[in-house]
Amino acid sequence: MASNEIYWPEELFTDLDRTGPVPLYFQVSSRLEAAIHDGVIPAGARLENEIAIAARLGLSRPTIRRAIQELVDKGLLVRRRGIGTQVVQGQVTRPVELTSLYEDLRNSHHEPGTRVLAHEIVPATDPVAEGLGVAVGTDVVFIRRQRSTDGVPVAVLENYLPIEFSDITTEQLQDRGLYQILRARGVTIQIAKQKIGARRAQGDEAELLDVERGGPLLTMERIAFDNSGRALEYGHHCYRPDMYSFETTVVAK
Amino acid sequence: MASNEIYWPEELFTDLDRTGPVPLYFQVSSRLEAAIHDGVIPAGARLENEIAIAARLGLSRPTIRRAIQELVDKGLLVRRRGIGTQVVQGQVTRPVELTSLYEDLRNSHHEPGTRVLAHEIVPATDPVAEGLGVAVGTDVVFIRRQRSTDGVPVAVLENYLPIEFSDITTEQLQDRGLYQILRARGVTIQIAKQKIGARRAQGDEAELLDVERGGPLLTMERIAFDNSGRALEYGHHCYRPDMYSFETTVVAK
DNA sequence: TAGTGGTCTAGACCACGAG
DNA sequence: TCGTGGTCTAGACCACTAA
Repeated sequence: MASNEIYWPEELFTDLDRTGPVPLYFQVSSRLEAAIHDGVIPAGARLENEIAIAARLGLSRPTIRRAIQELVDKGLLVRRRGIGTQVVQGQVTRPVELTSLYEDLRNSHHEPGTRVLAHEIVPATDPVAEGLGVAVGTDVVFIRRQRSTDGVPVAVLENYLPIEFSDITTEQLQDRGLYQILRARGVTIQIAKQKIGARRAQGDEAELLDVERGGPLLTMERIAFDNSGRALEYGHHCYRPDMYSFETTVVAK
Repeated sequence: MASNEIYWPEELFTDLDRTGPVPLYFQVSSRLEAAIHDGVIPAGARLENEIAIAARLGLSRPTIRRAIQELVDKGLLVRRRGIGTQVVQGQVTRPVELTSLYEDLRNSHHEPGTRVLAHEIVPATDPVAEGLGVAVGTDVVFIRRQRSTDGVPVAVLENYLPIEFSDITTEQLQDRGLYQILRARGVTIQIAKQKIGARRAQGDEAELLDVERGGPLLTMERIAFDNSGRALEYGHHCYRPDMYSFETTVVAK
């Protein structure tokens, strides 16, 4: 079968940059990923063995292994001892990444819109205090936004931030995603813990999302931490289930 | 601050087994993980640097790095260049893994129950055929189960399998999780693509899950592949949102 | 300046799967 | 039996961070 042949588009790897800041394993894995996405390497195709690839590219085997491992973790390749490495069959979906809804929408070529519904300083209630790791009653920044794509409302986003972010302006929130604003301040989000569930639309949510009163909503609760482990954001989001869903690729260990 | 001290409970690593089949990096990472879970190494604590750990344990630095990386990927540790490695602050949640609902419930010390609602051979409809990668109309195995925990209904599970699994018996389905049955047949699931959403309860779902008619349900669609990339299972599941939610830990790249 | 993690090399031996 | 990926070693140099 043609799809079981060994594929290795060596021309993709002729100009690796050993001097720049981009790691070699990343250069290899990203080009390999692009080749798989574009069908240059078809689904089911076998790759050469790791030692041969390393020799061809003039790299060491650990470097090649790391490049391949990146794509295994993404669910694009499968390795089997004694057999070799194969491109996974079946369509490829983008895995869930640590991005904001705003960026998700932009990346899928839709025009995101934001309406700021609330932007104020409030005392932390019980769940908020626990999420952010502050005392109950501590002042925190509360933001409530309505997010739409191509003019259709998609989500109601409620976020709580530590008081040090009180200088974020409503105008910034109107124009950009929250994570984008935080990154511009030099804040990097490293880890997020998310909980995805469902419930009925409550209060003004039905109106804001243009769904029936009491209709089903997809919900996500999230706590985001910076690289020192401090909680930076506690969020509770509601999504219109006909406009949004979460996709993940899970790889067995 | 005490939580910024360097912690290294060396006694945990005195009896590493270099002869058995368990990789050294796994022995190190699993003991480290247990120590963090048990609070032996508190949240916010710093670890020694990689070279020193390697010297202490008589292992090479790449082996230690791999052990640490495992826990970074799980969201338990954070590494910063020029700084060191720290235990993440905040509570720890179990990340989503490639397990069946049955195993999830068992692991959380509840008694899962299964009622087989349907178990028959049917022709593949359009979405099923696409999911399993077979022609429309091909015979496939259809299973519909009601899953409960401690006597309370939690989910309605609809699964489609290739016809080669037609010899699975209803009794097996009653007693065990589907993935458990597949593993016992030597079938290993390597990758799954999941889509999580929400919708209203339809048909008999409200009755089966003991929720209001038209009430919100959490849904998951899943296609599971074996290590050769062949689709083994297409499933569509509905969960009672007050009984079940999906938790994930997302780590920035 | 000193210390940390990030990357990379060039080997080695082993376990698994197929023929 | 042979080829494959899985693991492990003992070094090396670099980039980033803090003092």
